[in-house]
Amino acid sequence: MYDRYQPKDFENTMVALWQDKFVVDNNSDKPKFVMMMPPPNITGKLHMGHALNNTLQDSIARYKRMMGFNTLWLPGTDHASIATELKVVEQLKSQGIDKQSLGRDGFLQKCFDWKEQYSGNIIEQLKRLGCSVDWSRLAFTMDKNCNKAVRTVFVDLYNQGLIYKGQRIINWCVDCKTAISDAEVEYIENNGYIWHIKYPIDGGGHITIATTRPETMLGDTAVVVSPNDKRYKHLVGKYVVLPFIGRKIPILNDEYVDASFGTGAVKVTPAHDPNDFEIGKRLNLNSIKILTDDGKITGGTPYDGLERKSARDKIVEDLQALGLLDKVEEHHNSRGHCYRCNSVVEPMTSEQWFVKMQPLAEPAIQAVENGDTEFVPKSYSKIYMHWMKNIRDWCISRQLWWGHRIPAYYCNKCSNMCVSVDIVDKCDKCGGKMIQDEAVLDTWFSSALWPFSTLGFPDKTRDLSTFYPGSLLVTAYDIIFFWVARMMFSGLHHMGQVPFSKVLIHGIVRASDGRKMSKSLGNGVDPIDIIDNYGTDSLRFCLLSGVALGSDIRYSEERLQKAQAFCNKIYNAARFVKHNIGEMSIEEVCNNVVDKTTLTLADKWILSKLNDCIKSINQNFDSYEIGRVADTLYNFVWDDFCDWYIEISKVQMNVDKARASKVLLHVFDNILKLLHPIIPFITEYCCQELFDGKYILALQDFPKVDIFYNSEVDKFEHIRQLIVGIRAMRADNKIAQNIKVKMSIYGFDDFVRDMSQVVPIVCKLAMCSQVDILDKPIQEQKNIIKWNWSVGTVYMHLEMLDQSVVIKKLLDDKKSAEFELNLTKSKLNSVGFTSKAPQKLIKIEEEKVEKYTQIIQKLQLELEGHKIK
RNA sequence: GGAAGUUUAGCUCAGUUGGGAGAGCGUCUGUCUUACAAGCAGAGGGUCGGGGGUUCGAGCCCCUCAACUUCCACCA
Repeated sequence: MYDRYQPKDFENTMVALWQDKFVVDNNSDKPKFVMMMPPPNITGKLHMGHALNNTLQDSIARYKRMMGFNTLWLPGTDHASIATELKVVEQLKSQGIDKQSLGRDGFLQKCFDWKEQYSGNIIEQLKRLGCSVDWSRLAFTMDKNCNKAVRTVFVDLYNQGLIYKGQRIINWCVDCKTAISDAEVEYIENNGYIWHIKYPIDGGGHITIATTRPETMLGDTAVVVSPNDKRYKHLVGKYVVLPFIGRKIPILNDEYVDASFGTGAVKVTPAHDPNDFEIGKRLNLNSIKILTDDGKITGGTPYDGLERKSARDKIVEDLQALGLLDKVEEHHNSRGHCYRCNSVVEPMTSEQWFVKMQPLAEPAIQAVENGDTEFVPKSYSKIYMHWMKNIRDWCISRQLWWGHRIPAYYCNKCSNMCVSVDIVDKCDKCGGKMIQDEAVLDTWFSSALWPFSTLGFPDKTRDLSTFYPGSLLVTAYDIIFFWVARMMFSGLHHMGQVPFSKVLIHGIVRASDGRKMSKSLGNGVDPIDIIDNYGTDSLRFCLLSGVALGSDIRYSEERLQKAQAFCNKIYNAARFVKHNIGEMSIEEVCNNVVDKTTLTLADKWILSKLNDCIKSINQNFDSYEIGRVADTLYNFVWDDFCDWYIEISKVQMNVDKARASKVLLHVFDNILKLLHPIIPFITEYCCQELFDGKYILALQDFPKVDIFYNSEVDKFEHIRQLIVGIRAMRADNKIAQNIKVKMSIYGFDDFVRDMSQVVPIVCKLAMCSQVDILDKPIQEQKNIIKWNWSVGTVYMHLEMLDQSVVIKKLLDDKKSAEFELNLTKSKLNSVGFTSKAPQKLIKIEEEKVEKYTQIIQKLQLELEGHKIK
């Protein structure tokens, strides 16, 4: 092993070592544990969110595997229809190529080329993160089988009346030139304006309406007012003549209108506003589309061909010129933006495909209500429920090329339309040529099938029957709607069972300033850069130790350094262990058996501590509190093992090296296993080094709780107290670390008389030249400092001693003991406490009174002794 | 408009059934004690956002106020 911890030296070797080790058998009789990896988009590279998500999953997968579960963690990537198409178009653009000029097939070929490259990158990055997945089952949302699953599901839902095609108002992105679903719209607050426009009334006068989108007036087909609004009662039934286009539209009543807002009169544009669309349906209004798919005005108006923003400016200008602009007010509102390209989304009517959600949502709500699927932490089930209960039909068609093409076919001669899993060429009615629907499906349509399409669905495969339903889904809270909800109803509907029994929700990784990492802010941190600089284990430990259920974590360089220091600590502990087992043969090392009859006090203490640690880790892994797993290990390894046990073992090596090194190896071996799920690389590397490549740590059993040596733990805690006490005495008296002191101890009972075994340990850890065990207390005061240990009196012998320092210390000690005594007494004097507090607590308080009274007496005696001299 | 979360040491955060507040970093002191100076030993530092309540006892439970954050809905 090298002198320093340099992860680059071995991390890639470990990746190669693990390569094919996590392929899972679908014929095993072990209990199963199944997780589907949320497939990263093939749009680029992994970000910190992926790093957190996959590190969490990996630690759980490794733990479950070591706990004896037949663990399938299935990896994959997502074709990310709209996002990838945008990227490819952009790439082509930079090469001077237009998407249309390539034609559909040519463009798709470019997309598949892109997929090859980026999917490969992502897989490499997942490997570097240490993901212990089954690479033999690697999936892609657009591979053959997933496509077959998509077609099957689409046809089934269509035949069940749960998919329909219809003219509805949808969100249209004029830049992506496609419909998008409600979930894909992000509302962003902005300071805009509200224009008050006078609409001339046929027959004289005018009515003023208020709007934030004046250009939509070209598509108005009515003006509505509240039926309770007296101001406009006389106008209802009359007609307004739309400026510029001269269309006559009625003034009508509708309950929707809030008389107190704006002018109380609302222009109605059914083709370009969801509320107006509803009003239009109620009042049987015409719907006039005034925008083209790329956001230009159309419909035979004077503004045809103008882009929407310039059309608005021109219309406002023209209204002003005509004296029809009453006023303009600043107005705070929010507008929908495309979550992919960020341009303002236009609501417009369009013929699209929809999934009827109500019937599908019902079982998905029940499944969470009755606990078939459980959210961790529970609070996230509320968000899920709220969305599911207020769900609207899902617009699933996208006017893109990259994606699953909708399996609907239209005859080019007659009006025949059919939906089919297999390609349909010929019209069965007129024999004409059938042409497939041009649109593709929303990415999430195929993602929704991920828990079973990856296992062979719709075919009844062995994998599907073995591994469905899954055990756990790990994902960030930001895709509960997009993905978790849709997997839930899809799994229930198509497989009859929930896709996973638990959903572990985690937060997002924020930048060091607490803001979201984003491209526009340029505050993103690339996990691969961190791996290059610090190593994967440091990144993993940093992320996991910061995880609290469901909450965000903040990236900080400091914490990364803390994680790196921890890895370094482990690395050096391994070097120490390796050095000390140098005389053992490799057979002895691999078959290391600890003789329990020869264990020392310290051995029994560390083994008991190890037990505590195992217990705590099991509990915290089972409740997915991975942050606590990391913290527990950090404290156990650094404090108990490194700072105490390794130092002690140096002394024990002098007594019986063969024996001491065996116990040391045993404990460290267990530590490596406990740490492995969290930081797999360094632990696997240490295992390879120590056991000469005989084992693969990732495939070993997780440590089990063994014998607790309770009384030895108590005894050792006294020794620890003693060492800490002596160190404090030294510090109080400003004795430098490199100066050894002479100590003697008078004990109250056999414990101290029997402690000769640990004297060398105390000498080493408390830097003493000698420690004498006395059979009676020392009365002499000169050049001696006393300390009241729980089981005796400890004396430190000094060459010279400043009496004033000693007296000050005694006074300070007395003062603090008196403070404690008073506090305790006042507690016991309270009737409420003694009558209502549990007996156990009262006893503790009573013992305290006794303890502090004694201490004060002793200190008083000593003080008097000093003052006499 | 509706909902959720956060507020604890200078900084970043733990604190699991209510029983005398913790870690890491930073600061100060001492130390290169041969696994580790990316270390070791010690010290200092907090009226747990404000107010009220329940309780013998509240960082933890209830009410209220404030600040910040997020999600959902969205009025032309």
